[in-house]
Amino acid sequence: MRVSQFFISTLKEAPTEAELISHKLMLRAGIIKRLGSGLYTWMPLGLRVLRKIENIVREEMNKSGAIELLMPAVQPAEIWHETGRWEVFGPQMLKIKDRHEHDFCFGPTHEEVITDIARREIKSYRQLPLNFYQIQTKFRDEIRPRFGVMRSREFIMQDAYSFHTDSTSLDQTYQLMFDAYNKIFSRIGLNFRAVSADPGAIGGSRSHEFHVLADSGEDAIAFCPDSDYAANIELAEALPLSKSPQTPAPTNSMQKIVTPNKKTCQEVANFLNVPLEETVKTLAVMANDKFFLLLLRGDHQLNELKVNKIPFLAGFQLATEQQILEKTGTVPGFIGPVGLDDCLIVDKAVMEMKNFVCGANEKDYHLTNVNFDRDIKTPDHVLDIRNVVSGDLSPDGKGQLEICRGIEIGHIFQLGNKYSKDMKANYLNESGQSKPMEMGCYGIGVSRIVAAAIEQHHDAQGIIFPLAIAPFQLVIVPIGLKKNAQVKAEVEKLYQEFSTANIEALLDDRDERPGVMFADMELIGIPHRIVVSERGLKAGNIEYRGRRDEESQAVPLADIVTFITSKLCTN
RNA sequence: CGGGGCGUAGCGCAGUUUGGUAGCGUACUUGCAUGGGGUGCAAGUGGUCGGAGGUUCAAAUCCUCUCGUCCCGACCA
Repeated sequence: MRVSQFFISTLKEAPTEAELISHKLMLRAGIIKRLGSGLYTWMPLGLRVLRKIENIVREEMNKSGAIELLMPAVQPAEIWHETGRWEVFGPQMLKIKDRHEHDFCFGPTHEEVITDIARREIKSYRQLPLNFYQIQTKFRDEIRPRFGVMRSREFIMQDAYSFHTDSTSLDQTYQLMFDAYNKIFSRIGLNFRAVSADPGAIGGSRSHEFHVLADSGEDAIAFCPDSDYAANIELAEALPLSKSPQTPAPTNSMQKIVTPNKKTCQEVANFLNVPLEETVKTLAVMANDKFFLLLLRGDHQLNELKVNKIPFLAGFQLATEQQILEKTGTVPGFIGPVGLDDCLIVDKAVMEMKNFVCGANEKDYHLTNVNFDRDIKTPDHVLDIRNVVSGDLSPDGKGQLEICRGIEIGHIFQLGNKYSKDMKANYLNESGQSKPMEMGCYGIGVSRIVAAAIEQHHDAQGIIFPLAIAPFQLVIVPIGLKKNAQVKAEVEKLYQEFSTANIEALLDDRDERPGVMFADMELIGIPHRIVVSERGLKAGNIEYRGRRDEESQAVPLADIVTFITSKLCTN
């Protein structure tokens, strides 16, 4: 491709709207243009990257035995009523009406559509298992779109849905998809990790997320450096702090201390000059019209997901100030467990504390040297209700956890038979009985991968695309193209030779100064560059430089095509 | 939805406090020079100052409403 016949539009300065490095670079490189909040045009350069990713996904999905189809982006409300998700999905779903006032949505996902296909087409166990996939534009009306295509409203996703007679078959396909996804992300050139995840609103049992590791990621991941354990922090189990936990015996007597206006654990710890880990925070919640106090160590964070999984706390909400006053006689900031033994839910880590500080249930007072068994009755409910922190014991018993951040680029689920039951997607088994199909679903955020890859691969000059998804593999920068007939002749010849060798070369034939061409090509992240100049040709050389290289190297003109070909193979 | 910020040329910004009819850098156009890291000089093009209403002799500037957008929070396959 000649630059003069393509479309490149770069910016020296990034628009203020961009915060994230990948977002800035995508705008500066002219990969995307914003049309509205969470809505982006993929410019020609960006589309080439997107297509490369799609093709890798397509190849690996096909290899795994999945079959491609394409479902409508707009879906009728009826099928969503069948699963109850017309209401459940909430405002994230963009609902629209046609001219007859009939309800539709712009598909945020396609379980309903594919299950409708399955119930119409699949009648017999002999047709199973089947795995359908598509690469499609979806729309989710995010509360707050941000970071460009990282969290946009319209986005491109590969979604696959598998159908099975039983969970053994589902397990097999789940494993195939797990392997295929690993293959895909490796081929793209991402530094990623598969982590155990919560199945979330979509329902189901087993689930893994695939995360690109990046400090800017929106998700926190707990992993064990000494094993392959990795889980979303929402899911990671917090073990007791020590391997044989016990409640220590008190050594000091309880005291009531005046702590004027000190409401948070941090404020109290500073005021009393004690470590934050020796304070206990008390959260008042209501669940099923009953009042509970959740106790956590001062430096720990509540994990709402874990609390919601406790049957009698499901659907809990923070208590109002009115309710707190009624039950404890005080205001938030000074609540404590002493004297309220009956409604305590205690995190495991708290049970290993002694002589701790907590609210006194009286405004502007806290208690110090509080201890279980003596000041508080041994609680009935000691549970895991906190987020793990760096240094916690790994649930697989193989070391300590560390926390890192990740960008979710893929997610695989076992759905079971929720959708097949709701929508009566049944098949006849060997004995002629009608059974609901077992289902799995598997998704990759195709457009998000572009941002994630850039987040992981860039430098001060701009993007460094992994070869597999680069818009072009090579750029030819001529110096003196208009002035020097020999340069022009060699450049044209090389351009033809690369084309014949199936190398995707971009020829920068603009009448620009070398510095401009270098800067642009580095910004848009072309992995390999050759420079053709009068100076080089006199010595019989072409200059080569990889995007990550510190310096250029001279390559004999006669060898350059072979040289580049080998570069493309080894990378 | 709650809190905060910002809307002035394609992009980055000044001008708003104290009203007087719009400016800088860059990009773009033209010419000359230059030709290995965003080159130099010169001359140009481009803005109903987000929109509507109001105050005033006069509004980018003051007032009211409105729209858009970004950040923080709650949400999320």
